[in-house]
Amino acid sequence: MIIHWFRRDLRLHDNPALAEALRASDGRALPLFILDDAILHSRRTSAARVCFLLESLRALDQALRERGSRLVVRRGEPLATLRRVAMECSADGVFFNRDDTPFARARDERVTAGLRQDGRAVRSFADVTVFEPDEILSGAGKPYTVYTPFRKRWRARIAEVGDELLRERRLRQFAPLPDELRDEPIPTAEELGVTAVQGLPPGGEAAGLTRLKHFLDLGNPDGVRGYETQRNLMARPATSRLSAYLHLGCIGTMRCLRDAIRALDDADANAGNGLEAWIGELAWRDFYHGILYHFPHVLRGAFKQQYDTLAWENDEQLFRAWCEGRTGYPIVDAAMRQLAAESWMHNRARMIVGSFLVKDLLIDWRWGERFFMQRLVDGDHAANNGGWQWVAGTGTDAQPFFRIFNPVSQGTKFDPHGDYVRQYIPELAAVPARYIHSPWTMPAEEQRRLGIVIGRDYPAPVVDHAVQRERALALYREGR
DNA sequence: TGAAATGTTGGGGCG
DNA sequence: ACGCCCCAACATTTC
Repeated sequence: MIIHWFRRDLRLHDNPALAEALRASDGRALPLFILDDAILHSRRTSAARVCFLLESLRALDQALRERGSRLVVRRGEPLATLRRVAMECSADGVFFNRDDTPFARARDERVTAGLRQDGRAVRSFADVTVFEPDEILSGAGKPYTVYTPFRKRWRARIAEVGDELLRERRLRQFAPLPDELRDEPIPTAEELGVTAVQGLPPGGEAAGLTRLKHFLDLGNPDGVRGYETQRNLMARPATSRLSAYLHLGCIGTMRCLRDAIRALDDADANAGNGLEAWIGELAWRDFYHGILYHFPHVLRGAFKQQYDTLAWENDEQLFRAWCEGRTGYPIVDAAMRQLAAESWMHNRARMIVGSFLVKDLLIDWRWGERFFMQRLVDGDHAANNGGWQWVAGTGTDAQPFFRIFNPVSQGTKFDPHGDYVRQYIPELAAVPARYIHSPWTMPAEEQRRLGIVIGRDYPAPVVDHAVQRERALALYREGR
């Protein structure tokens, strides 16, 4: 018997460690998931991710039952739990897919050492990213710290490795589990002390694959065909919406890449550009995972450490206004309310609210980073940290600090009719497009006529962008 | 995966 | 017909 320890690979297909566990044990693999309180109740966990996880576990269990097995779920400290389960089923070994985040690496080293002491075999496999952090290095043998050259090397390597990399693994049959193994139901969110969250995407592998197929369908106008030109339009459903599935491995990264590369064969110019743009997003994912692996200090502070001394103002009241979507800047508030309603935010909107928090409210980017982790259904330490350092200008490949988004012009550019704003801020529904991103410029008479008086029905701007822009520039100049 | 300030150019109105 | 000015449109520089 070999235990397959599921972590962020909650799927049966294209699962390297699971496939190998089944092969090596002739089907006698025990699928195990451990609910670890250190993760469930960390300050960087969201109730949304826990709920999505639980639904994905139920889906995984269902899929396993259809194959004559089931998912064993235990709650506890990982090493102690693995030891107990290994004892119960006399396991020869434990297989799992690697997770390169610092917390997971420390845990896995501890677990591996402990299990090997007990005489169990432990094997781990590459899975979360297309390439592991040490596979893509510059000519000097160092990790890339700028995205564009990284992507070039990464993309070229896909072409080099080609078919071998993209080969699909076939799933073998499962043998039934031993009867004496305890069969406990998967707990509910309430049982874990977590508030149930509404409005999440459906969890699990089947739901993820459906979404992937729909996105990569070249006949779908909202899919990858229009991705390059439309993905920044926040009111349009033009993004893949696969992040939550990718984060927990409900679908495999390699599966996404493989399907996208195959679709290139049938793609015309538009579709091809969309596919390459999306493949580039998978490269971003690998890039930020690599950064976190090679430079774990980014979780504590700036990648460029000279930016650790910036004198943030950290006004708690302004932070609360940002969190609750009442800054008076419609595009910012709409985005924050989307986050509250869906535990998800459009990528362009993440950049806008990030820039606003850091450069208009002069608040430490780590406050925003943590808040995102506490709300997002797809919150990923590597990608979230990379994104925040990017907007704050403190990171790798960062925009220079003086690139400051103007929330009004970003709104005009990427939500030209104001549909996104109106969807999430219903009190602005009647505001005409020309004022929708700067409602405070509406003449008082117009405000009265429409029944939307700024300061009464919708907040006046909490700060003046033009003023704060200058203050941010000064803050960065002095901080360096 | 910026925005704002500043510089340049060229068409058209006008005396 | 010409010079002058205005200003939109575009380009470049600066933060």
